[in-house]
Amino acid sequence: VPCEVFGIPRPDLITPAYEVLLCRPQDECTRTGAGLLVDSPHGIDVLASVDTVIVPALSSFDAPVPSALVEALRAAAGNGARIASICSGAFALAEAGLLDGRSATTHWMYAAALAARYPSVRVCPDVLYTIDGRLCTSAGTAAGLDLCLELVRQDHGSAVAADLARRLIVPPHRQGGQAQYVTTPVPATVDDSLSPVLDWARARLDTPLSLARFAAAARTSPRTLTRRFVATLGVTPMRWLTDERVRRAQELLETTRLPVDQVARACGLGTPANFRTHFTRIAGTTPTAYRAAFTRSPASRVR
DNA sequence: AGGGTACACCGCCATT
DNA sequence: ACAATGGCGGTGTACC
Repeated sequence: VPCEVFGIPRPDLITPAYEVLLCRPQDECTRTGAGLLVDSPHGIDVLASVDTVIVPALSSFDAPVPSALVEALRAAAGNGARIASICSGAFALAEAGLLDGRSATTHWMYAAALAARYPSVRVCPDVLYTIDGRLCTSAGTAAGLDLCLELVRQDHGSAVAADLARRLIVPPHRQGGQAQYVTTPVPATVDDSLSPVLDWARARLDTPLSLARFAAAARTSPRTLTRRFVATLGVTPMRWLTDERVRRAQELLETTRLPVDQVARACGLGTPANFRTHFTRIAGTTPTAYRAAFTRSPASRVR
């Protein structure tokens, strides 16, 4: 997953390209469970000189984590690197003590084991991914893709991340807090009846939308619509809507010079005060600080 | 900063 | 028996 997101040059989308270094803790080549041979010139010591470390799923979540990996992760963290994990890779981060006192997640099948083995880690078993400072963890494979796209968004902004998501043929964006475990079997109903309503809402974010309007557009009752949202997306309708609105606001702040109150109106968040509270809650910074960060930093070469 | 109001959310239940 | 739906009311809270 990280190789697909970061390892393929896309000069029309992301410049400069990410420089990806594949490495492994052992000296000999590694063969994945599916038979791919990982043969890289880089040893684990490269972790000391990179900006971002991504630990994929381990071959077995209950096997001891190689001590070389643990030490390399600690060194990378000491350098201030951004460190992410996918699936059972969270066990390596936890073993290195990097997750102590932090929020983290892993595949739901391993969540109980992670919490039991590392009691000081705040395990969130039912989210797609977590970001706690420079430490990021994600659930299974598809959630790892969501996390990688989020990292691209941090580096290059929402518009670029959205383009990349289109390129990779994944839904626009899934928030980290979304439910990892939905009650319906995933593959059969992945293209469910909800997506037209989502498109309908996204097309008129700047208008006052209520649960009643949502239901009318979906031709059901408010009660049933709420249930469908929670069952398939893991969030309530209005919660989804504000997430979507803040995301739109981020795009506008990145790509336009509109004053903040006009951005607030254009994304449907009403008064600037209201806009500010939602934006800071979800984005982590104030609107003007967010805009400044993206216009100033030219997203320098990232390893 | 605070108070009032409208409404989102959700449990419960009857109906289809 | 089972699943999905939609109406109702209580509660909490988001918004102005």
